[in-house]
Amino acid sequence: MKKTTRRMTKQRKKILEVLKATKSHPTADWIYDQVKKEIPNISLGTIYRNLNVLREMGEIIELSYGSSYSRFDANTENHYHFTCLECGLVQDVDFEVDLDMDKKVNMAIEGDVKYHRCEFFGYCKECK
Amino acid sequence: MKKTTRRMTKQRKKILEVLKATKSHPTADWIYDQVKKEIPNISLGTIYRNLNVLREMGEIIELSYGSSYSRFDANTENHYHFTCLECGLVQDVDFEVDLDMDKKVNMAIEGDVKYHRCEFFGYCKECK
DNA sequence: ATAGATGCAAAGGTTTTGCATAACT
DNA sequence: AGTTATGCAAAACCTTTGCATCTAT
Repeated sequence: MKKTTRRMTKQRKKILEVLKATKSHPTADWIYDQVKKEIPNISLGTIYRNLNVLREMGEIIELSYGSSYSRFDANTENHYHFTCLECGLVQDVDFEVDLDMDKKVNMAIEGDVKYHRCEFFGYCKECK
Repeated sequence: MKKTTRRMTKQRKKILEVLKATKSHPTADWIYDQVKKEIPNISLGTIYRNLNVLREMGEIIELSYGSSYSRFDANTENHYHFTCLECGLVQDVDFEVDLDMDKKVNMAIEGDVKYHRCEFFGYCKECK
């Protein structure tokens, strides 16, 4: 078991800085553009590598389903899902959708909330 | 304004059939493999085209964030997001995370729920 | 008959990776 | 010195698209 020590390079530092300074939940590409203003020759690969490292370090979170491709569902009723962090199994949660939350969020953002999705993560019956 | 009439081809029919017969929330690729058993020369492109059509028809839903690339957030505290269906803006929802839901889901799936994510969708203040 | 769908293959867009070089500690 | 990170470019991966042909209505 080898322990890897993380270095806080100027690239990594700047990426984290940019991310901490915004509330816009940016994409890797947007971060790339921002960081390039100060480190013009940084490469996109470095951005991605660092975003992954920072996530592993627990400094940032990634907003996406674990998997990189879409999943489809013929059950169009709004319902919640549970995804196993170990085996990747996705299962329906037999659980009433809380429509009240939409109203609350509506008030908070002053917009027009249509629906919401909830995804639960953890370990399934078999994997835990 | 031209109205397009959808045809129920054997490919489209089979894809929907496969999707309705499973609870596994499959990927396009998995569906491709299944359908190929009965329509061996079907192409992946047809799978994707039909999944998009079926979604537009409201027959199925797609489980993913609208955008195809990941977004990152330096706020690692669990919190909810609201995404505008019109302009794509993603904003934090200032709203308490309901930890009780984790417990309820825990009982339902008999697993070990670690956390959950909620995403609200609708139209933002500016776009509504 | 004709608009809509398919198969094939090529292209697109996002993310990862191999390799030689550079930079921390 | 030795390990970790970078830049560049190529590759990988998932999804979309152009085009000629076919098919459902």
